[in-house]
Amino acid sequence: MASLKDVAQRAGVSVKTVSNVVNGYAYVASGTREKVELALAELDYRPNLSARNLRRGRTGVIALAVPELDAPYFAELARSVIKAAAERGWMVLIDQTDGVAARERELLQGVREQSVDGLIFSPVAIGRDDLAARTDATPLVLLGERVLDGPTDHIAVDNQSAAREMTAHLAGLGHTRIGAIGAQHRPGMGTARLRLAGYREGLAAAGLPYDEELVAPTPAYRRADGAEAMRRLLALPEPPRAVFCFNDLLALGALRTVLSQGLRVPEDVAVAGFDDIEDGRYSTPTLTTVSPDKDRVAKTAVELLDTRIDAGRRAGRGAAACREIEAPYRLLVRESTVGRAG
Amino acid sequence: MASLKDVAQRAGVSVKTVSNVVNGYAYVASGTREKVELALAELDYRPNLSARNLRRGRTGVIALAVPELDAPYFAELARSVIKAAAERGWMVLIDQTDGVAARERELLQGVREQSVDGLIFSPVAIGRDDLAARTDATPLVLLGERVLDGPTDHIAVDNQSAAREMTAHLAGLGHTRIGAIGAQHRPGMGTARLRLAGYREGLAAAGLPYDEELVAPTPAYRRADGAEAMRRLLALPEPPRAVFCFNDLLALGALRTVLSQGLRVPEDVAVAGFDDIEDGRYSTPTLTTVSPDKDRVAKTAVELLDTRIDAGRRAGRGAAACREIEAPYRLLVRESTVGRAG
DNA sequence: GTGAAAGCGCTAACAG
DNA sequence: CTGTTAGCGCTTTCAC
Repeated sequence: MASLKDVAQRAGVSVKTVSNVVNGYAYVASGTREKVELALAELDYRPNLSARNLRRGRTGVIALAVPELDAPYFAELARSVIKAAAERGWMVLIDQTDGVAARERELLQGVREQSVDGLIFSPVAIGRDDLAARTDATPLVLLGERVLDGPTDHIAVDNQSAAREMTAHLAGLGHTRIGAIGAQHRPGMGTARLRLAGYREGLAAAGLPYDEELVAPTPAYRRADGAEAMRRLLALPEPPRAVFCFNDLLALGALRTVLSQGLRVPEDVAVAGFDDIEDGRYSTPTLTTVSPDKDRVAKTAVELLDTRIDAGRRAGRGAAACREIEAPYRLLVRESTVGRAG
Repeated sequence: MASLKDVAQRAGVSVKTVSNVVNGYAYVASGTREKVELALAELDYRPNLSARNLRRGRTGVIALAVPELDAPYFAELARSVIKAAAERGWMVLIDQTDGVAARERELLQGVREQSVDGLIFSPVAIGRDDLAARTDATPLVLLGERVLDGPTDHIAVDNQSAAREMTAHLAGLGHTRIGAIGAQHRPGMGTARLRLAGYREGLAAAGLPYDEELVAPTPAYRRADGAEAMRRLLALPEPPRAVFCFNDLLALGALRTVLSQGLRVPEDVAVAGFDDIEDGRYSTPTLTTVSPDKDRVAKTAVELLDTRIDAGRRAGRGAAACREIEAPYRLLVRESTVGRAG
């Protein structure tokens, strides 16, 4: 593998000149440039990134940390993040936390500090205090969880208002017994808390009582959890006629339970989700859901990180103010709440 | 950020000694070791990975290149690969090719050479010649595509025999008009070719004629493509009563089309897929499919890469023989071909 | 057992 | 415009 020195020797110039050409420095005599470019090509020169990184103090890599890549929401998000990062010349390293608090904490404490220039992180198990106790100085952008007063950039949809709107949609269809699937008892999980709060607001706005019996907590957010929770709700003496699931996977699991019991959706039970994953656009019936603008979230996250990395490089430290950005969302009404007609 | 030198100064020893301690070198006097460990802790020392990488000539990172991360099969695979890699102390960088030949070729030509120690690659658009023309020496493991005589490690299920078995399953149910969705005209895509070959073998074994009319090519392998292809098949004068889709996403799309035309699955049309993605376990009806052992594929891929990287480090070059490994698969018969009873 | 010193390949002052 | 040179932080002979 040819080094700068080899190329310099071959072209009969100094290392610096080769470096200048490689890095597109403007003031190089065109004759010299040609010579160098020839040598570069002949030797098939490729810069040693470890050396460059060592010298420049950067890595060209950002990390994306999510609970699990095989949850469609995160897969879709990761796709967009990788794309947005590539457009800015970054490579993306993926970390999976499995929603385990210890692993999430490790990230905050800098396991990746030496390997990446920045971190985009979608936490589920940690809280505000963990964030405050952070020692690592790597630029960080949080996704999805609104950590108030947090000293951190973050971007998310307004979970609470989206949940409220969805509940209002169900109430608007005439439903009076509206269940919820996906409440979480464990700490952290701000998202679940916000969606639950929105659900309660939506009920209140429609003049409906909040009935704890209709709220099914789940251990996680996978299809199996939704299926199981729905079984519990259907076993009630007076089951709900509509359910708002806190994500689409739960909703798809719930859907499966309802249908496999010989009931119809939405005629017997209406089902709504959250995330707008592609599955829900092809399920039968198609799934009513909240659609966050994932491309926007991803793009903004990368931009925020870019800005912050730049700031860190420029100023000494802690310069740029933290930005909290709200991503847009839409309510997508599909068959699972209004049937074929709608 | 503290460097080895800082730690050495503080502990009153040489840089070498600190390095010895950090790297777990055995012959260090216990008193010295304690002093050093104290200094290490006090300064919160963390090795600079760029420097270490430069010196050691490795990065601790492997790349996983897939067409798109939001296709559930690849998301599930990526999850397993990242997990297996983490167990061996590797970080994983993800590249998305979108199935674009130029991007796939770039990878083969070493865009990531300087950034990773090895590459696990699931190609769709390139062929044997591209592989042969490879200049980059980075250890490589191919996934899913059987490139005969290729000078490359690879791991895959036996696509052809799996496809044959699935077709036999459909024929065994008494179907005589069995369609196929997902044939590909473009070069590369060995997987599609193999599955198509298996389908033909399955028909032949059942004494059924091969009818080109029943084979629907698709531009890609997403739900929308399956839905569209199914519409074409259903529009035939004599539509198939069973279809084998070359992956689960196509099958889910096809399912949607069939159901939305008021037909029943499997009574009117039986539908089978390939990949065993989680969606198919919760769709209504649940999806009959070929289930490759993805964990096994991922784990083996990482092992193969590990071995090859080691070999490259040890021997000068081209030492270890190439290994072609066949991953196990199972036929999962579910509702979409045999109904509730099965 | 430990230290001194060279050098991985690159960039960036600083000269000229 | 181009060359010389000093490190970035680490590992690793080679002495002692």
